[in-house]
Amino acid sequence: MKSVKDVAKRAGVSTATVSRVINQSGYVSPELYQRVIQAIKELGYEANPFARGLKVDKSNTIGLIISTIENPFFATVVRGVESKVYNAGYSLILCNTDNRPELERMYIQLLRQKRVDGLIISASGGADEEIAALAEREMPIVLLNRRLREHRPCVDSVLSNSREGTHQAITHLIDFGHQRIGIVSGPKDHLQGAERLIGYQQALTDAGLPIQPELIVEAPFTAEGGYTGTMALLQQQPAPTALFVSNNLMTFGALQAIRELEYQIPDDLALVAFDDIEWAPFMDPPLSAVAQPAYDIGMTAAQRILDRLLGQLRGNSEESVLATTLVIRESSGVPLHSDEG
Amino acid sequence: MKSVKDVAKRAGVSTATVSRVINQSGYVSPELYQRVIQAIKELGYEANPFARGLKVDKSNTIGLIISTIENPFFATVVRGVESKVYNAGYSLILCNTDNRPELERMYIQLLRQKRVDGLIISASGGADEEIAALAEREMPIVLLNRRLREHRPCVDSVLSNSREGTHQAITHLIDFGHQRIGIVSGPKDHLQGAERLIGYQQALTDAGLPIQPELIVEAPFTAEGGYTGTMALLQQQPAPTALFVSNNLMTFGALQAIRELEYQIPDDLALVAFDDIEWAPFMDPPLSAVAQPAYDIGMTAAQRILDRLLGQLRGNSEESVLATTLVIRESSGVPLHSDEG
DNA sequence: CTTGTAATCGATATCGTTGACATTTGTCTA
DNA sequence: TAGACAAATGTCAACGATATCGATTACAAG
Repeated sequence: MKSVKDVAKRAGVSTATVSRVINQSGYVSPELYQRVIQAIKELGYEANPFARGLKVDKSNTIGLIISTIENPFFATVVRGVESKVYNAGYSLILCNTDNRPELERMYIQLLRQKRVDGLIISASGGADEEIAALAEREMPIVLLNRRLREHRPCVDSVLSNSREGTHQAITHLIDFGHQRIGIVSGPKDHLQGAERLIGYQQALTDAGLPIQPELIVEAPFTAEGGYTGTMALLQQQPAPTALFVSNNLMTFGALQAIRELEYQIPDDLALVAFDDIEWAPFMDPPLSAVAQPAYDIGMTAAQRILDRLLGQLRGNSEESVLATTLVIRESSGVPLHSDEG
Repeated sequence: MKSVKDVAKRAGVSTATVSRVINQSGYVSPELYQRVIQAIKELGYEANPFARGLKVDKSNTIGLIISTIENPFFATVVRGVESKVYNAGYSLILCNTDNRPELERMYIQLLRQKRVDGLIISASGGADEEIAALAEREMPIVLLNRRLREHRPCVDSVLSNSREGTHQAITHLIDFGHQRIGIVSGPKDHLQGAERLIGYQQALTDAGLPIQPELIVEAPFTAEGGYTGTMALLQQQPAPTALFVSNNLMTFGALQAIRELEYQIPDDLALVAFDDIEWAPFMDPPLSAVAQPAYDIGMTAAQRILDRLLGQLRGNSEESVLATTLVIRESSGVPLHSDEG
């Protein structure tokens, strides 16, 4: 491997000059500049990131901790982050927690040791002390679809507007004549779970409909959660005529339950899900869904980190709230007759 | 930040002893060992990866270059790699090429500069010289679902058995009485594309059926490819009674085309796709598919790298071929009457 | 003709770890 | 008891890049 020394010798200058050329720092005459560039090319020199890191204590790397890459939402977020990050000359270390808080903590530690320059994390909430500790050290952090209980400088959030998205979806169902609308809600101690539930409630209230507690079921954001939640909702009398499911994993379970109970969508039950997926148009029936701007979420999260790193952004916690889109397909059915109850 | 020097001072030993303790190398008495451990704990010391890397020229990092993480197959592969890699004390740098060979080349360069210890890559074939160059430097490389034209030491392959998988799928359709079976094939210069086509042909031959060129359409592994390929197949006279689609992205397009032509699956057309996805059971109708062992592919790829790094494996190119699974749902229909043709 | 300032470049210390080598002490064998 | 050898520890020079500092020159302002 070639080093600055080799380049310096070849170009007939000092290592300092070589460094200046590489980093575009300090003064260097056009002539020497050219000689150095030439030498670098001839030798095929490439800077050693270890030596550089040792000196400047930066890795040009950002860490990304994701709960599950297999969730298409996060897969797209990752792609957004990836694209932005590499374009800015950084690279990306990926960690997958499978929603296990202890793994999350472990990864945070690990990434700190690895000296990542910034951290993007879809946090479970079980590692807030670790996150706070990192923020203390002035490491830029972005939380995906969450915020810290107590705001801290250096810790930003990028969220999609779940409340508004759900509000739209429920309003859509109300417009179609539904009055008994069930919701399989996420955990209410989860920000997005809570927000979606609020959106649901507000939509009902705004339409002058009562909030009926028996139509609200709380469940974890998993297929199992969706299954048991849907089962609970559909087996009551009278059953809801429409159903809102709060995330894509839950939707699996919901569809399973609906199938087992032999409901026909949308004839017996209208369905709208949170999270759109590429396959939704081909499902049975094509699924109406609230789409999160996953790619944008990834991009803006990365941008936040970069802004902090370049000093464009400093100080207090910032929050970006991105709009969702309601995609209406067939599962939400058609307007009901007015005698429907 | 604390350094070995601080630890050494605190424990009353030399830095060399500290290093020996950390790396479990050389001799060190139980007593000093304990003192050092204690000092490390008290100071919260963490080794500096830059300094270490500078000295030993290892990053404890492996690179993963993926064509599209949004493809659920690759998402699962990534998870498999991730899990194995971190368990072995390495971390993972992720790159996403979006199938652009120039990006792929760029990333290979970048990861070399970053001094990754190994590389796993779902290669397009457009960067084989770069890969060969890396192999020359004895960097362990694993190719996903591909192999190099000319084998090289250090470059292993992990593949799923596409030929056999397709053979099973086609045989399944033949067993159900189909004789005119169309295939939307991938590019035949792509290993998996070619293998799947061979599996198709062998299955026909093994069943004593003729290979009819007009039932074979070659297309890129994309939704568009699936769409145009399916269109071409279904618009000929007589149309095939069954269709095999060679990957999951293509299946989108195929379903789109089938819908537009108003074919009913499986009544008018039986369908089997390559690549199973989590959503398949909920599609219209539930999709029969050949499932690749994506997680296993990721795990074994990572294991190959680790074996090479630990010196367990050396020398020539090795190949792991993993079995696929045919998952029969509804889209492949039911056995036809014998007068069907 | 000073003198101040910007431009240009090199020598060198430094970052934190490790490994080669040196040193010391203790133990065991011939 | 000498010598050999193993165990245990320390010294110190790398690894490669960069930033600080100092030195030198050029040039413009006074």
